Parts: sequence; C-alpha cells; structure tokens
Amino acid sequence: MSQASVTKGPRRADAQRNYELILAAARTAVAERGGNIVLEDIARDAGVGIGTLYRHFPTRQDLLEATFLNEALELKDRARALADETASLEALVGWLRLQMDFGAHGRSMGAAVMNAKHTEGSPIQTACLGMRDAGAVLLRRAQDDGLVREDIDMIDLLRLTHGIVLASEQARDNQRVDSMFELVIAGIRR
Amino acid sequence: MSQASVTKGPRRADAQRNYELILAAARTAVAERGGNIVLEDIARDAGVGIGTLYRHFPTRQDLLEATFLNEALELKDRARALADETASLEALVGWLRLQMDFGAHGRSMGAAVMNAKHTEGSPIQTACLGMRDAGAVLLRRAQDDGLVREDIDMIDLLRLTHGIVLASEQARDNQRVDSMFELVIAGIRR
DNA sequence: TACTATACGGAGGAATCCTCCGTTTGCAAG
DNA sequence: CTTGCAAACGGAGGATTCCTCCGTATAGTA
Repeated sequence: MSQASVTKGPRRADAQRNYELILAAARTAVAERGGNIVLEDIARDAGVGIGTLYRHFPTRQDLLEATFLNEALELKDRARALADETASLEALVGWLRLQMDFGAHGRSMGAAVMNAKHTEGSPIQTACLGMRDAGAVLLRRAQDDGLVREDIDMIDLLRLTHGIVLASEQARDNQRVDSMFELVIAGIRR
Repeated sequence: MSQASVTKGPRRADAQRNYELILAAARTAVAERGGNIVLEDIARDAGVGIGTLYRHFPTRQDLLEATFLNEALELKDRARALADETASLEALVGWLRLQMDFGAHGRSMGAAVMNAKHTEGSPIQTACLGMRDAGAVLLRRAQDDGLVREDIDMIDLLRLTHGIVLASEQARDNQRVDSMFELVIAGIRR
C-alpha cells in the first residue's frame, strides 16, 4: 500500500538489507510497547549489532520517525481515496477516525512524531505536511458544502484527535474515545 | 490555599521535614522539566540522600502523584468557589481553563497522573475523584440551565482538556490551544 | 584475485534507576 | 541527664539503557 518504504541513495546491499530489518523490528516493537522500545532489543530482533542500528538511525527520534513514515504516507493516500468516494462530511469524519486508529495502533507514537518540530525538508516533515494537506482537502470540501464551520483548520483538528489518543492511552476505553470524538465533531459542525 | 500538604501519620520530626523538603524540590523541578526529573537531582536539591528520597517515595510515580496532589485539592476548591460566584456556563468554562493552565504549568504531569489508574482509596485517588466531582457540579448546573447537552460527562471533558494540553506540549502555541478549547466548548453546547 | 571504501559488531563509558545495609539520631522511659 | 532502640539517614554499588568508538569483515570493482 502506498509507495514502498523510501529507499535512500546508493548503498551496499548489506546496508540496505539491515536498514529494512531494523525498521521491521522497530515497527513490531512500537506496535507492542509504544515509544518505550529498548534499542538493544530492536537490534537483536533484527539480527544486527547495536552499532549498526545507530549508524542507520543516529538518534532514537530518527528511528521512531522512520517507523511512522509509512503510516503518514498511507494516511495521505486514504485521504485522497475518501475524497473520491464519499460524501464530504463522512469523508472528513472517517479520515479523522483513521487518524485515531493509526495513532492507537502505533501507541501514540504518531502523535508524538507529528507534533515534534522536524528539520525543514526532511522526509518525515514532507510526509507529515503531505498528509495534513490531503486532510485539509477533505475539510475544505465539507466547509464548501456548508457542513463545517469556516474557522476550523486541519492543524487544530489533527491535534485534537491526537490529544484524544494521548489522553486515552493508559485507560484504553473505546467507549470514551468515541464519545470524545463525537463531541469534537459536534464542535466543528455548522 | 486549600488544606495544607497532607501530613502522614506520626513520624519523627526529621522524617517530616525531609518529606517536605523533597516535595518542595520536586515541585520546582516538575515545573521546570516536567516528568523527566532526575531523582538524584531532586535529592541533592532537597539536601537529603537518595536513599531518603526513595524511602518517602518508593516509586517515581509516587513522587509525581504527591507533587500533583495539592493542585488537585486546589482545583477542587476553585470549582466550589466558581459555583458560588459565577453564572453556570462561565463557571464551567472558567474551571476547564484552569485545568489547562494547571496542566501546562505542571508540564502535563497533571494529565498523566489523572489518567493513571490509582490504588483504590489512595490519597491521590481520593483527591482526583474529589476534584472531578466538584467539577461535575459545575457541569450539572450548566446542564440544568439548558446550556450544555445532557449526554456530556465530566470524565470526557477532563480528558479532552488534558488531551489538548498533552498534544500541545512541544509546540507551545497558546493561540491554537485557545481555538481547540473553543472548539470543544462549542461541541458541548446545546 | 586483490584492493578499498563501506559497513559491521560489540566492548565499554556515561547516565539514571533503585536496593541494601551499616551508621546516625530523635525521643521516650528511667 | 543518660540510655536504648526503633526510626530514619545516606550513599556505595549493581542493574539497565543509552550511545560512541574503533578494530574487523565484506561487497563491489578493477
């Protein structure tokens, strides 16, 4: 789904292979334990030395961002698909729900990554902007249809949905997540 | 303001004194660095050994909770004061804003503590429940006045405000915090 | 096959956490 | 005031995790 994992410039075959092994191990670990992954464990799971992990991902943040990158790309694609298929408000609401699902799946790493300030022009920065812009199209459609207030913007909406995920992280309670989300949707309606 | 720091049972004078020194140092540190405090630093600032710190607060969570306890008590008092002084909706909104201010001040520790599952009957659990109940009175009043939807409850409302604080932690942007909060308020109105 | 730029791997130093236990001290009883 | 001891102190040090550094191995090329 979406453009396969972004490959860096020309590298030796073993480097490329290890890069992907590490990323795969990190994705699994993040899904299980969230941002509290132990980097030495990732390296062991990937079957590489800790030095290799640090060469590919110099900081913890780098690894987490790479883990999240594919999801950002997929969320962008999903936004575009929804724009083609579904009525404006339903599309917007459906996409925001996807944000929460992805966020919960990644144990809120998505939210943490989204909100961090990224280097200008970095892959993750580009992916986040692309995702947000794709969402903004959905918002614009719903506003043009007169269904959503004009003074809402996508940045606030994304932050709020991520906030719901963050605040519900320990007390995993889908019932409450739904009612909070519904409350937010009520707030953006015209 | 509010009942002074909750003192434990009969203790030796030095124990009581150190308990308070540690707590004071922890409050300062949390205000500055949030939940990432280094416990050895706290002990040094308080002028006690690390062993003493751990005797009084066996786990990091214990210390953070104690740090937050006074704030919870004060928020309870503020809710009661607002109930006496102000129109129902304004009181509710004002109190929720206080929640966010306190949360931001404590670097989101409040939210983290509130959402953690506490031992039944522990001081922090009691304080959180007391605070929430006091807030629920404000909500009830606004609902009775027909200004707020009946299907809203205080748990969701608190989580949402804490979610806003959490999601805005890095990108400290008061403008956006306000607009998200306003959006939530719009969502609870009738 | 030989050469070298590239990549690998893990030992080990630093930061932080937390426990354990020998030493000190408040305070109550005599 | 002394004495006795439960209560409290404090910090050395083991465990965990992070991250760097550098000697070793190898992919790709000529």
